[in-house]
Amino acid sequence: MASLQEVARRAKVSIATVSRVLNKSDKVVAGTRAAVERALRELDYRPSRVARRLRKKDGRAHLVGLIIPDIQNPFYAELARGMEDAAYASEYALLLCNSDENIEKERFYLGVMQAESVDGIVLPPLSETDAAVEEVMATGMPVVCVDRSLSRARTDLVEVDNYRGAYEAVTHLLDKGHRRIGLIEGRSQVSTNRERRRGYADALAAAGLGSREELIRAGDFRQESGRLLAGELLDMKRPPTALFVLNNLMTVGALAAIHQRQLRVPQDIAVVGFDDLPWAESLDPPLTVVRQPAYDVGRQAMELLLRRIMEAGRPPVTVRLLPQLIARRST
Amino acid sequence: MASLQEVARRAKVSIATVSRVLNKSDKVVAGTRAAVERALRELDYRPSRVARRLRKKDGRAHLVGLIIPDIQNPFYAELARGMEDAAYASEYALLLCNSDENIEKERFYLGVMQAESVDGIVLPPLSETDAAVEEVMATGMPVVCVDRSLSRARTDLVEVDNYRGAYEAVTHLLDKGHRRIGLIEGRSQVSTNRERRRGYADALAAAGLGSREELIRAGDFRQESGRLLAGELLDMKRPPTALFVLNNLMTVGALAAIHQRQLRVPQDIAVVGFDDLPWAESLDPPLTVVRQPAYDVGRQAMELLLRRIMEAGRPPVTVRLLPQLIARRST
DNA sequence: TTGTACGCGTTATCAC
DNA sequence: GTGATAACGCGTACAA
Repeated sequence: MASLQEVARRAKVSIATVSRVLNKSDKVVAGTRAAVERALRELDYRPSRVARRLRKKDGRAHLVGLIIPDIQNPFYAELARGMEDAAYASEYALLLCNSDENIEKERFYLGVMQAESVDGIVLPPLSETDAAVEEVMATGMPVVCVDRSLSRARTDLVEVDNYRGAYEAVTHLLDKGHRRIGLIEGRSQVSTNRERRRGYADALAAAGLGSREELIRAGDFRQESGRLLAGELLDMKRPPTALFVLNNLMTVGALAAIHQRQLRVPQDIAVVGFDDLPWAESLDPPLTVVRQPAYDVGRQAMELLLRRIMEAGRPPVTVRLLPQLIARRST
Repeated sequence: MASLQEVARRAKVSIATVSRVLNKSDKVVAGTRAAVERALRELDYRPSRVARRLRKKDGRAHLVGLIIPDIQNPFYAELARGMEDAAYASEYALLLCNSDENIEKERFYLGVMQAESVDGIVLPPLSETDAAVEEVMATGMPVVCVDRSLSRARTDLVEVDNYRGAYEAVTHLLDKGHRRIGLIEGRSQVSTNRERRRGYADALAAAGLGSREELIRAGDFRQESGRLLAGELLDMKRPPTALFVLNNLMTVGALAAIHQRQLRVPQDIAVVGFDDLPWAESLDPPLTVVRQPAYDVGRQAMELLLRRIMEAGRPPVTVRLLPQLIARRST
């Protein structure tokens, strides 16, 4: 790898001049510029991002961090994809990490990102009071939250109207005549989960129904917990006639529990899941879902982050995107 | 962020001593060591990975790059997850990028990785003669190939026995009585695709059948091309009675084309796909697939890379993992 | 317009 | 044992 030194030697100028040519500083006469550019080309010079980052404190590392719970979750994969595309468009690279909803892993990766001097970080906080994230923010690191919010700290935030999505899903179920609607929720520390649950409760209340604790089960957003909890609900003496499941993986798990019991959907049990899946159309039956615009969430979060990197003082904004109920054949 | 300087000042020693304490060099007496450690703690010192990387040429960046075609493809998501877990176990971070099967994007990201001085790179090459990758290897950068191989260059490689997987899938179809077996393949420049196609042809030949060109369609590994090409095959005057689809996304697409035409699976048309899906069980019908151990591919590739980083001279090895035919109800 | 020299935070090589 | 000090590759004030 050729360094500035070598280029300068070859072009018979100083490293400062080479640097000026590279940084488009116009204080260099055409002749020398040409010579430098030739040397640059001949040696196939590529600046070291590492050295550059060490020198400049302000944000031009062209590197941003993303911490997500699980890249195998299609929702986060789509979100990451949106981030990636937006980052690539601005020639930023992405340091991507899985937190696994695990505070230790999150802490480790936040440390790595600080030590790497990334320009900024995007993440869905693990809980509304995520101390690790707040500490990082205290150092002045630009942080944008996606999907989930923080209660104490004010950050840029791109979220989906979870309350409304849930409200519409449950209303849809009520319209179909269901009165006993089971709920499978995830971790109650996360803001999205609570919003969705609130939408569920309010939709029931608006129909003159109370939410009944025995129809509610709390899991951890994973497929296996969806399977287990749906099983519990289905095996009740008086099972619900419909299931509302608060994320994609748990919905797939619930479907497995249903198939295992040879139940028909939607005749025996109707199902609505939060989050769409690329193959929801080909599931048995095609699944009714609340679709979140995950790609756009990611894209806009990245754009917000890049703007904040340029303009640190700007007051934080919240972008709220709309989810969409897609009625297929499971309801 | 506290630097070595500040720690040294606080502990009333030189930066060299602090550095020795950090790097577990035992040439430091207990008393000073304690003082330094206290200063370290009080200032919450964290070394700058950037400065460290600039100084040390040999592999302790604790950063590796991964370039994959598409993080939204469950196969690559699982592979990335395996890599991530193995990397995390050794406290390495991952620079993750999507190439989109696009040589320009791959080239851009390879450049970023070199400029970041990553310790090594893992990727499935875009083609068997991927010049961009070969150039990077020429600089001495450790490279491990996954999934796909390179024809000219010798690298560590973790792959799956694609030939055998395809052979078994087609044999399974033959056993079920099928004689007209359609093939939907991907890009023929990639080694895995060619191996799978060879397995298809050989299995047919072993049964005394030739592979018939009119039953073969070439796509690009994407869902949409699976849908289109399956449509073409299904709309033939004399359509095939079974479909073998060479990757997961195209299989989902093919399923959509089948459902759109109201055909029954497997009565009207049987389907086997390459690559398992976490929800294959819940598809309509549960899908018969050739399962690749993607997580293990990723994990082993990362382990190979980390070993190569430590021991550059080691002769390249090839690890070949076995795929597994999982017969569900689509055949 | 161009060159010299310093600093960014480390690691490593010398002296002492 | 410990402390100066020279790199690493780059950007930039300042001098020429």
